[in-house]
Amino acid sequence: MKIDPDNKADLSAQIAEAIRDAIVSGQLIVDERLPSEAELADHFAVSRPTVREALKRLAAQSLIRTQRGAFGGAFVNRLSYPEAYGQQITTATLLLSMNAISFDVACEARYALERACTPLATLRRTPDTLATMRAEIHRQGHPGLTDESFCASDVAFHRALVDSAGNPVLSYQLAGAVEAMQPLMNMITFTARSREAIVGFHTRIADALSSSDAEAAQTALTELEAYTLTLGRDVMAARAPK
Amino acid sequence: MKIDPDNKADLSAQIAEAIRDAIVSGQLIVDERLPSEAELADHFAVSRPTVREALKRLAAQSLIRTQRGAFGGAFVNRLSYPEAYGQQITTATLLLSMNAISFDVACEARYALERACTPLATLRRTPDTLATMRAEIHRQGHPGLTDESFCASDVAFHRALVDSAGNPVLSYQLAGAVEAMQPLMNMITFTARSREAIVGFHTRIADALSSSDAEAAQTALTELEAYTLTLGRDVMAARAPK
DNA sequence: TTACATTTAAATGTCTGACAATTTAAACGC
DNA sequence: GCGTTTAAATTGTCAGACATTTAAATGTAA
Repeated sequence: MKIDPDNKADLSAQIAEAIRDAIVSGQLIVDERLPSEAELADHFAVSRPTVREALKRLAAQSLIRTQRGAFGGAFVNRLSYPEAYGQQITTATLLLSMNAISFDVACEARYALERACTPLATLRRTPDTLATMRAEIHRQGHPGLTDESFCASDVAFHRALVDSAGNPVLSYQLAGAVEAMQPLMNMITFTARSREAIVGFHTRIADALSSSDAEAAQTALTELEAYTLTLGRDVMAARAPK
Repeated sequence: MKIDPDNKADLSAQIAEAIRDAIVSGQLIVDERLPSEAELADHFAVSRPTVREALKRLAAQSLIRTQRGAFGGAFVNRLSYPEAYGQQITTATLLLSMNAISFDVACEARYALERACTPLATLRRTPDTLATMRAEIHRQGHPGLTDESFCASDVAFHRALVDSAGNPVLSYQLAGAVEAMQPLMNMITFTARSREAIVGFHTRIADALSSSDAEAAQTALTELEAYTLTLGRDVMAARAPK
């Protein structure tokens, strides 16, 4: 069931992989209890610290959870949407920050994905998601808002747009793309004029969703993308020349 | 720089979080060497096994890599696209398999995301990606292909389609969506007739990309989605009635 | 002087054994 | 029968030791 050849990789990595395979292949099902650390150590013929390192690796990926005490132990964890969101966001954020992704590329990806949602969103938008979008638009019009708060509200607006599509898999996928952009967006200084323009686009998008006009929503999103791109390029241009 | 309050969570989890925060906030930059395990243990006032568990957690997320020997240690890892792909795929696969995502929802998300790529793909498709798509189409026509191989070729075709968009962030995002569908697709039995139909759709998509006809590509994708949906529903209907 | 072999030191990987903390189930007493 | 106590099982943490690996420092010979 779980064996362990004598290759040269870390034992804890090998053991973690063996258990991970057992989980993804369905040999271990959700909420099933793994053998105790002592039993695993015996099974794999290693020491308990080595087993523990393997289990911590799995815990870091939310594949298992541990419980102390009698009849405690490590249990196969049901990967919930919030956990998956979280991993998705941290991975996407690191990928962008560590690989010198240009503003243009990130922006293009984000809006392409959002446009993928709009046809569904026009069909399925609920009063709830529309209200969220309207509320964020209203907040964005407040003059005293810091740039960072404006950005956060922008993210909230776009997440509501994505959630409007009513498809949890899409929401999960796009959470990373939208949130990972935030550090890049935070570098932008939003003038009163640019804020006004963005609020205008947001209003058009919300109106289009209200009236189930998919084409208008697409157009507004595309124009917002172009506008965001000019804002970003201005920032990059101002930072680059040294 | 990294402190540690006296709350009740696992020490190794707290330490891992402290180091992770230092990485994402930029205090620790790519390829920078972390203090040795002994130094970290001293700094956080814990034992070395506890530090090691924390480091293994970070290693499981590809945030650090370790190197043995003198002048070895733990280094901040540049999260590469392949690593990010891998995490994305395992997370998406688990999310789908553990949360009873219906075939319909997964299928809808996948094709919505692929449609997001087509406008860009018609602009940027290269001879290389087109050749890959044609090659996979040709393979799919081979009669001796097992269902599983047919599925794998299907995934390869769609990955080539996504890669045609020439946006690494999009490719990364969609890798999970496309690959995670594979276990669901593997449950489908592809008859000669359904294979012929799918090859027809694929050919239309490749042709549309060749001639830079975005609208035709979108239409073909939408029809392929509808067709895949009927195939999937037949399988589900055949499995459900007990 | 240069090239190669050897030594050495620093670091991670692993083991052993122990104790602390926590939690549940069973035993006990009323 | 019910509340309390005890016991057992399990994870969390620690200390110290040894093995292994790696690269720099050192020594040696051509």
